[in-house]
Amino acid sequence: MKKIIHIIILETSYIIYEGLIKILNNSSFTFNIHFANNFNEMYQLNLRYNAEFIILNPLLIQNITKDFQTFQKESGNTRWIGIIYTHTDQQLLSLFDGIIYINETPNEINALIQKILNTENPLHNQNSQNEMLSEREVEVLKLLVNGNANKEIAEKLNISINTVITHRKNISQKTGIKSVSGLTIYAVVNSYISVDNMQ
Amino acid sequence: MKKIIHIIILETSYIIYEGLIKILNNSSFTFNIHFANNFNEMYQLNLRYNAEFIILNPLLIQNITKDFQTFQKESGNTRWIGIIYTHTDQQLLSLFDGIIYINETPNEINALIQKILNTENPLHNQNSQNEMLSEREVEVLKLLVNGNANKEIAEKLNISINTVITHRKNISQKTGIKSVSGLTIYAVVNSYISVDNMQ
DNA sequence: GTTATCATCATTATTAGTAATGAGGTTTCT
DNA sequence: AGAAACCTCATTACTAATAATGATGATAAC
Repeated sequence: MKKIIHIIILETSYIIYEGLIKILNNSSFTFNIHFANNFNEMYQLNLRYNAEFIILNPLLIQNITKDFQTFQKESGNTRWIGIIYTHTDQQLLSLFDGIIYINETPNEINALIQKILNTENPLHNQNSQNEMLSEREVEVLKLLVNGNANKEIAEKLNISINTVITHRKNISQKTGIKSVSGLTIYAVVNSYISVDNMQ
Repeated sequence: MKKIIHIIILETSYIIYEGLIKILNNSSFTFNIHFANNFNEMYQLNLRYNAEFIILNPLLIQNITKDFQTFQKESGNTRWIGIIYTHTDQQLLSLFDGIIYINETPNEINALIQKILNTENPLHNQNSQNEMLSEREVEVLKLLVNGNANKEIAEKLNISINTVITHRKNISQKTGIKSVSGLTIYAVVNSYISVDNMQ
């Protein structure tokens, strides 16, 4: 007799929710799938079922990461799977035990679940990457990747252009990225700017 | 007796495909749903079924918009629905009769289909790609946003730096974007480059 | 109280990018 | 055959960015 694995899904997209259920039900595992409408429902459901897996969209907890981490600690043996369909901050993803990308095949998704089941539950990363860049450097970076020239940055920050150049030199040293395009990608990946806000 | 509506779906995400089927089959319409693995299969399927609707991810045709538009003209009475789950270029979306966003409810999706069925099939916008970049311009853009200087681009493409400058001038005119960072975002949004490949 | 990081600014020389304009040859569509 | 778009290259004058180096004061850490 197969062991029943409880899964809680918190996902606002009905299409993805139904697609996920279809894939999970076609797998070799026996799942009992519960649907949560929001973070609180997820909490209540997990109190009752002590789910092996909780699948949710990382974007739903991006503004409440502290609460989320507290919740993770309280529910020690639950594994967390993020499901993403747009670019998402790496730091956010690091809070999860595994990530399902929207384009993955059923086989890949099953392999992920199997892999997580076979590994020990690690403590989630506490040190969510110490900010490499200083406050001022981030300010300069933001203005830079928003299309400002050094001179404009200097004017907007009320500092000398020489200072801006020094900051940029330090940013490039710290990140190892010299080009503006590379720094733009860096800023996107680290959520200093949003792609969606720019066009 | 209900009329059977043929739908062809071209979507690389299994999750979304299954989710869509679930929603469509729960609607008040009677659909006959066909799955296409690629553009050519879609073409063959539509020759056979002359589908009322073709649902596909706009990203799949972003690099073959001309072929796509030719196909659209040939299959006059087919309606085109884009399904999107990440930010997508507006010009690309304008080629479709309707857009399904990943977060929409079954009711919203059904309403969209009903609405399209009730409206006359308009001729698709011919002049929607006037602002598209030429092949060479895309080559230049890609090299640029990968951190190459004009001089390096010239060397890699075996053309004069003056030509590179001309291309960049034209790119900026067409896109309305001057800064390298802005063009980087543009390239990301239009999938000329991938954020994930860069870090 | 020394060490380290940060934020600020400078000089000099070199290299890179921009603006404006013109122009010739090729391809594609009508 | 002609129009439109594309790809190519050039000149001139101007502005911006980079590299290398040094320096000062403020704050924070141990």
